[in-house]
This record gives sequence, structure tokens and C-alpha cells, in this order.
Amino acid sequence: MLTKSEHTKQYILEIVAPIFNRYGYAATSLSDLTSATGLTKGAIYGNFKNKEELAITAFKHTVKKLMSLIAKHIAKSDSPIQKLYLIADFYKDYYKLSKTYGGCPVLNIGVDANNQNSELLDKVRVVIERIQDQVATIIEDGIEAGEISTEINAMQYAKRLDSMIQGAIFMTYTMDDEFYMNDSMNQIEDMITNELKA
Amino acid sequence: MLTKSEHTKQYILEIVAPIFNRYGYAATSLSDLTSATGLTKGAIYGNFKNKEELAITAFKHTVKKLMSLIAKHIAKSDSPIQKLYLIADFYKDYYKLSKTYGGCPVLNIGVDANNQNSELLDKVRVVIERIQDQVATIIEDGIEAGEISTEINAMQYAKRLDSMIQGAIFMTYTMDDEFYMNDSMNQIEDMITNELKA
DNA sequence: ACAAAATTATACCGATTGGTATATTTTTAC
DNA sequence: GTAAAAATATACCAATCGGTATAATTTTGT
Repeated sequence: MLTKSEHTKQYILEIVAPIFNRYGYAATSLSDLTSATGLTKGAIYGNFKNKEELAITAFKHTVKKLMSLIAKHIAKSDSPIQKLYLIADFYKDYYKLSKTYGGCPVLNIGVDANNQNSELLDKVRVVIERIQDQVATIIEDGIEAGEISTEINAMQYAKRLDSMIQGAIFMTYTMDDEFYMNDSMNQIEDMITNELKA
Repeated sequence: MLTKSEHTKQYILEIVAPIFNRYGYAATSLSDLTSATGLTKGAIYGNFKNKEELAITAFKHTVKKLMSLIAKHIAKSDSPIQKLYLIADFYKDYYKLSKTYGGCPVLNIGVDANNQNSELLDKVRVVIERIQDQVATIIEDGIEAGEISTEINAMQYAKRLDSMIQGAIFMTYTMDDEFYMNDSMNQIEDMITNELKA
């Protein structure tokens, strides 16, 4: 059974994570968090050392949820190349989905933390590397399974896909226009079909 | 001849623009600006109505400079398709270049202003649309000149290129790794050669 | 050179910032 | 049920926030 403070901790994260994600670290004040949670500074500082630790934990909290969702989506197929198509498919709904969490944490916190909060930036980098490793592993599995051309450099291709996805997320959010996400995912599907397929 | 306040205004923008660009609107305080410029609040508020107007003017200031640089680079050729190659070439040096200005203003201010400062966000959108219009015009010129396939939807392709470029900028900055920019520009060059060319 | 005008510096405003010490309340263990 | 412990609320801290009124300085036109 979870302790009382463990419940409060989760409750705080649930409320606070989208706020940090949406407004950024500096633009989020403690009073924003107390008024959103209905708790006082005493409760928050009793559960988190300071604002920075809270922001870092909140970032991890959101990433964990989103990673779990995409993992579940990818699991719909055992075929490596189908998993790649499923990644593109997942991101077609990503705008609506990530809005729930205050936007894409990798994009938002990545830009926000750059030249600002080296600890947070470090966490973002770790997440990006983990995502790319997972995609690269899928590609390597596809090569081994004979589904994907042996000419493909798995890690390079994973980075390329990641870069395209992040660009699509940025454009979709900034212009409030899903064209970018849809077009980019169509492009990625074409790449899988025309460049990756063995 | 420029008036005294016109000189001061330009001096303030020169110093202040990279700071807003790097740290974002909320994380930049007036005291950051006074200590960086060596001026006092009196001087700054004598030349700009408030912090927001200063941030907006600073954003326009940086964009104007960068747009002028890329325009000069593109002007090296009269051929539309060569202009597209020159755009890719320009961005190969963009990381080092934009660092001088505190990063890419479209990316940084775009993310920073989203759900935060609607006036600034609006300016970012205008800039993005202007850039895309210019690229689309080059593509259309290329189609008319018989250099580019008539199958190409100019505006759609301009948006696609823009999205890829912004993704590369984000990844390059966040990971502090120019691989992303180089790889994306190579990819764009391949697209020009294999998809666009008539 | 001098007065008028424009520009910049100083001093101050109330509000808010992140954070803490302590008091109060709630939960836990027996 | 009660005392100890844990968790939350309250009250307060110095520092800083954006902004302004006014004083001092500098530039301008003659």
C-alpha cells in the first residue's frame, strides 16, 4: 500500500507536470503550482526538495507515460518493419494526445532547458538517446529478420527519423496545424517502403 | 543621420536580442538587460514601451539579420533548383552561425511563446509563413523554368523542407551534435536530386 | 553659448519570487 | 484511544520582479 505522501506526490506530479511542460521552468511559479493543486507550499516542499527537483521529476513523469503509450502501440505487431509503420501511425495522433500533457516534453523542455538548466537538459538528452536506441534496435532486428535492407545504418536512420518527427511536432504546435504531422508521417511511411524494405 | 535615441535603440537590440532568444521571455529579467547593456531602466523604458515590446522588436531584429544572410547566400545562383541546394548549404553552417544570435529565433521563441505570449507567437508564425512562401516561390519558378517536376506541390514541399530543417535545428541544439544538421541537409539534397528534379 | 528638448539615471513603488521555520493537523502504530 | 510521527498549513523572510515618477544629464537647434 502506498503511503500518504506517496499519494500526494503522485497527485502533485499529475497536476504540475503539464504546467511545467506548457509554460517552462522559469515561467512556472510556485504559486501557479499551489493554486493548481489546491495545496500549500508546505505540502509541496514536504514532498520535493525544491522547484528544480519537482520540474525534473515532472518531466520524467510525463515521459514515462508517453513512452508507455508508444510501447503499447508498437507491441501491436511482432514484425520490425511493421513496428516502424506503427511508430508513424502513433505520431499521427500525437498532437491531440500530447496536448493533454501540456505538449511534447522533449521539445518543450529541450528548448526551455537549453542554456538554462543543465540538469534538466541532461535528462532530455537521456530520453532522446533512449528513444533512438529503441528505434535503432527495431531496425537492426528488421535487418536480421531479412525485412530491412542490410545497407541501412540503423542508428543513423533512427536519428534521422527522430529529427523529422521532432520537426513535425514543432511545426504542428507552433502553427497549430496538423498538416505538418500528417505530411511528415506519410513521408516516413514512404521512406520505410522505398528505402528500408529489403 | 540617426538620432541619439535611434543609436541607443539599435545598441539595446543588439545586446538584448540574443539574451531573449537564449533564455526566453519570462526567464529574462530587466536587470539581466540593464547589466548586459550597461544602461539603466530609464534608458530602456525611454526607448521601448515595456518588456514585451522589447522582446518582439528583438525577435524581429534577429530574424531580419538571419533572413538577410540566407537571402544573400541564395542569390549566388539564378537557377531555382540551385537556390534550393544553396538553402541546404546555408543550413550546414547554421548551428555555428545562429549561436551568435543566441540560437534559432523561430525555434526558441516559437516554443517559448506557445501558450504564453500570443503576440510573440503571432510574429513567429508570420516569419514562418514568409519563409515558406519564399521557398514555394523558388519551387514554382523551378517548375516554370522546366528544372523541377510539374508533379510537385510547391507549398506542400516548402512546408516539408521547413519542418525537416526545424527538426534538425532542434536536435542539433538539444544534443549539441552537428550530425543532425549535416544528415538532414544531405537528405534534403537527395530529395532535390531524386524527387524534385524534372 | 544658451535655452529648450530629449535622453538617461536615480530612487522608489507594490507585488511576487523561491524558500524556510514553525505551528497545526492528520495519519500511523500500538 | 492515545501518543508519536508524519504530513500539511501558516506566516514570514530577503531578494527580485516589471514598471514609473522625477531628477539629472546630454543633445539639439538657434
